Amino acid sequence: MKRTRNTVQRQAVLDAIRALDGQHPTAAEVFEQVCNTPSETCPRLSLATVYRALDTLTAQKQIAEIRLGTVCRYDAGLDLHHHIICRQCGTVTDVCEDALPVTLYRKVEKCSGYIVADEPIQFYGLCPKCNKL
Amino acid sequence: MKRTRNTVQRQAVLDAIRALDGQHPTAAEVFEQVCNTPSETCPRLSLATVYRALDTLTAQKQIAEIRLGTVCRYDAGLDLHHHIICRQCGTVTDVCEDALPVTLYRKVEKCSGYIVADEPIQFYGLCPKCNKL
DNA sequence: TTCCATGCAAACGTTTTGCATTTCG
DNA sequence: CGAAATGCAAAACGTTTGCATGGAA
Repeated sequence: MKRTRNTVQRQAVLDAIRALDGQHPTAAEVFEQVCNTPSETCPRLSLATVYRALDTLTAQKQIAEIRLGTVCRYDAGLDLHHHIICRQCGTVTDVCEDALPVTLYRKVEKCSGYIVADEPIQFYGLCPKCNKL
Repeated sequence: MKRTRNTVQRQAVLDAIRALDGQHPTAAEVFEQVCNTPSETCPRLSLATVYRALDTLTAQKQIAEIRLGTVCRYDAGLDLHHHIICRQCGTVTDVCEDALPVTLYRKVEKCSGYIVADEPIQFYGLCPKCNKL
């Protein structure tokens, strides 16, 4: 693990993700959140810095990355849980983990040849809001 | 459903996806496949046309779209099955459906409030090839 | 003093769009 | 003929990178 330095920018990014807990923000949303906090700690923050901070924090396991193909969202929750993504609006919602049989991973590993350990599962569906439209 | 016309380009795209069955090609890979077929039916095919053909075929349910965030891959198989995606190389592999308890969808629907009917599940893991590296 | 981190701008890969032209029905 | 589809180029989008500068340890 490479040694890192503490910076106001990275701390602000971490704070922002925690402030947005449960919302699984994108990099752009984290950027917005930092810029809109009253205490202007990062007057000149750049999006590139946000991306780099997110990478570092993920590598340090201080946050979790939710990969949606090439697009990423981020999660302040570090316990293993799963996600369901709305096909329509892209919202990511946590799935309570007790809904999933423990043996499922082993079954999937056996029939795919992949190693699935500790990787969150992604469900797709229609969120309540989009379902009403 | 909007009425569509038959064109050599769209047919070539459909043929290409079927030829690549099991490989879950991207739009670019479909494009390559069409351009490299011996029978040069589409001398001047453009990527934009491939994207439009893929959209149309998906709307007609002649193929299935595998959404990976903003990136898409396409599937000639129309039966309900799930996918596992390699964290490392992005390869998409089918998961045999009998590995998944039927009640799982109902459980996930209940605890998330989403409608999950007929939506493929995405697992993430390490594929056998990347696991050996 | 070192070298990691930053800001900026430019580059990147994938997908979408505008528009004139072609072609199916 | 009219509507849909095409090819091309440019734009859009999220993300990454090169580089000179700044700042933590």
